[in-house]
Amino acid sequence: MIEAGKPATKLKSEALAVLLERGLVHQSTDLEALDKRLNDGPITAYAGFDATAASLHVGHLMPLMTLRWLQRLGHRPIVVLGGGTSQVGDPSFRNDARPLLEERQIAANMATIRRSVERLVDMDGPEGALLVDNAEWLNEFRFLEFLRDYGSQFTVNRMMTFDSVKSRLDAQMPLTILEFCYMMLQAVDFLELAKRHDCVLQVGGSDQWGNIVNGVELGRRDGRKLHGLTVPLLTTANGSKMGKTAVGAVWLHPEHLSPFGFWQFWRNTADADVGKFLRLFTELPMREVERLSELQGAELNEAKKILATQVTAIVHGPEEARVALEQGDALFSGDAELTEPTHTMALSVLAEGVGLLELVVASGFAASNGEARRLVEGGGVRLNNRVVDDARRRISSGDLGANDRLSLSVGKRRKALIGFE
RNA sequence: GGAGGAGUGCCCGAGUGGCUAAAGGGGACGGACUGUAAAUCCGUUGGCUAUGCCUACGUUGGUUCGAAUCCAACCUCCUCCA
Repeated sequence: MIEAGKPATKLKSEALAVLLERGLVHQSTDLEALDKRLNDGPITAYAGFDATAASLHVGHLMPLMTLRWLQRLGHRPIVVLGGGTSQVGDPSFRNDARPLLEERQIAANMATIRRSVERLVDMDGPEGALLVDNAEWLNEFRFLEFLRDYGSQFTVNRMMTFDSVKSRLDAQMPLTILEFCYMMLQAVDFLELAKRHDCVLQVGGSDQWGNIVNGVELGRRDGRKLHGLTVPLLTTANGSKMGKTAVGAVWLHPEHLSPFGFWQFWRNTADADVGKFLRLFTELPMREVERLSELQGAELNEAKKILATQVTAIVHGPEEARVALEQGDALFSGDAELTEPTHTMALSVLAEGVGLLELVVASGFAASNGEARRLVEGGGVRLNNRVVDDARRRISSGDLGANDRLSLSVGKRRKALIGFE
């Protein structure tokens, strides 16, 4: 196993050296061979994303950043959308089955995911990255044909030894054939990409190790040398899994989390994580990363702003990042307000009045009315910069501030500007 | 195959018939302090069309005016014996 972030002097390839230095490498199926292959010339590498949720979140950023670096260094990325595999559901390290998704839902999720992916990896031009849907081939298989061609290449004995399913089996929880076959499907994906596009590397989260190894082995039986690379599981300095906030995951898609909310997430990074995050999620030169990481005390706040602005620029675009930075500066330096609405509601609802709690929930600051009520009663909710602690408070047109807008904040850091039209 | 122990909220864990939406701790969120950090202190921590209703103590059924608590069956985990 490789220790993340340690510059490896023995490596020949620039790509692997960069990935290691950035802390994006956890495990590799054959590091030396991969290094040689990367050094011999451009390769094609892929990462797959199932459409299990409506948007990707920060956890998906690491494999995407890996592809981005590879592309920048002359290699070609492929992003696989799991239109086929999402119909099955990856059982890896889960103790219960995922709810089966409707095809319509999968299609909708894929469209959203696709948009985020396109920002991170350059799809344009003949040299651009490829975006493919594994339903393209998985949907075409006939059952017996599949069993004969691929089922014969896998033994149940070996499949049962993978850690990803072991805990489920040990706990005597049901693991259906459907789920059990997931790793075969992902292995077939890899082989299919190798055949179609000469793809030789799969990148994934560390929980994907078993699935990736299966693909590499399937390739070997077909006479191909394939490689697997996993990124580390990201934890914060507090030891918790990163990317969860009060009201859910940190989504990459602007409809699920506004660019400003996204920027805020990164701005609120704990001191101890700043250096690590700058390495992993920005493309600043290492010298700059090191300089920023060494800042002390309140000066580190500048590094956090740079971190937030850089990541936001990559995920949402430079313009959105600039706006978020300005908003952040304005909001926290004095009594300035958000300038652009983060939410909009129909003006007509004000005629009857909207409940404050309803508004807090609609802004995404609380998951239920009850939670909103507690926030209000705890004195954490401000309306037009005044604390409101009456949970029954109703909002009508008389409460609107300048430009018919309403500023709402929860805690010190979460703010919304609601426009009415 | 036999004997015993266990399964509680996001997690750990107390609770052996009504005072239990369930002690305590962790985590999370809000407040104070600060640097939109950490540490510390205080508060909150199932849902709802809300002086009430619904859901929840492995599963299903039963006893009872009333069950996390008693009974039965089942499922799972642990220990000891064979």
